[in-house]
Amino acid sequence: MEVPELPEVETVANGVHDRIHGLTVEQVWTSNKPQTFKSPPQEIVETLTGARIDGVRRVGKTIVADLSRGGEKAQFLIHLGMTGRLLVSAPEVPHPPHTHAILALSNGQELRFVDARRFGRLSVSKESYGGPGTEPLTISPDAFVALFKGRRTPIKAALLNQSLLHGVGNIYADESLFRAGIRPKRHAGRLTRAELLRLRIALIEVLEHAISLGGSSVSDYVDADGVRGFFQLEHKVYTRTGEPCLVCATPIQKITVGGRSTHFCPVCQR
DNA sequence: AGGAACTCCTGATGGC
DNA sequence: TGCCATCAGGAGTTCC
Repeated sequence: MEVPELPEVETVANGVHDRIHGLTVEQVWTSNKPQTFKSPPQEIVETLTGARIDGVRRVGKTIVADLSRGGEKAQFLIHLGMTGRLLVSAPEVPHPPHTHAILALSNGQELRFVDARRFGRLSVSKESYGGPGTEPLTISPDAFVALFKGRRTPIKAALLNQSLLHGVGNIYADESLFRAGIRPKRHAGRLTRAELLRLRIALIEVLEHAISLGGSSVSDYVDADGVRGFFQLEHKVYTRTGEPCLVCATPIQKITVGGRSTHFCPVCQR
């Protein structure tokens, strides 16, 4: 799987929701890797144990499990980082390497968090989690334009800034900039209103397209044996360095912007 | 306070 | 074949 961004996280959240909503957490195990746990592991165990999972959804790149226990509400927050996976498995299925949390559920199955690279994070919250920024899929045109006003940072870096829009990562930043015809290094605050409106539409279209591809594979995503497969959006620029642009055949260039590999067409993007 | 650099991690990859 | 260096990247931290 690609590094999980908004569409992938939404697909995982929906798949996990279908499998575990309405179930109760009976027992919780956590690994001893401190970096994985944003809340103290003991607090995670105490909050989850005995709680009913009312539903699972996405906020930004974070998976939110809404919990209730004796009238008390709480949330279990899962950020997949780069390599995090959520698996719903039968207990007899061997634990994959790098398993960091296991929730034993009231239907006898287990929800497992597996993360090789440990950029993922688990936490619990009693406050309602709203995410660091604004949802790109529902932001109004005026609000979108206002986000970038006065910003001297490259538009690519601004797209990756989760406190502005949350959910956009490296792939969809590059892909949306290509579709909008905007160079990644352009200063965010210097883009015209028309360019920003184009970017908003391009971003929404590319995210929704990826979600629709994921939607068709939701039922296969979380499996007793783990991940069976995942959708692959056809990239127009991402990781296509040196290959011909699909519009004008100019070789796709790769540069670094905001510390991240960035791919663009020097002719189609201005 | 905004912006950029640095850091955490390990699997995959490529060179020799 | 095997070893080692390099790369990938989300987001928290630190520094200017």
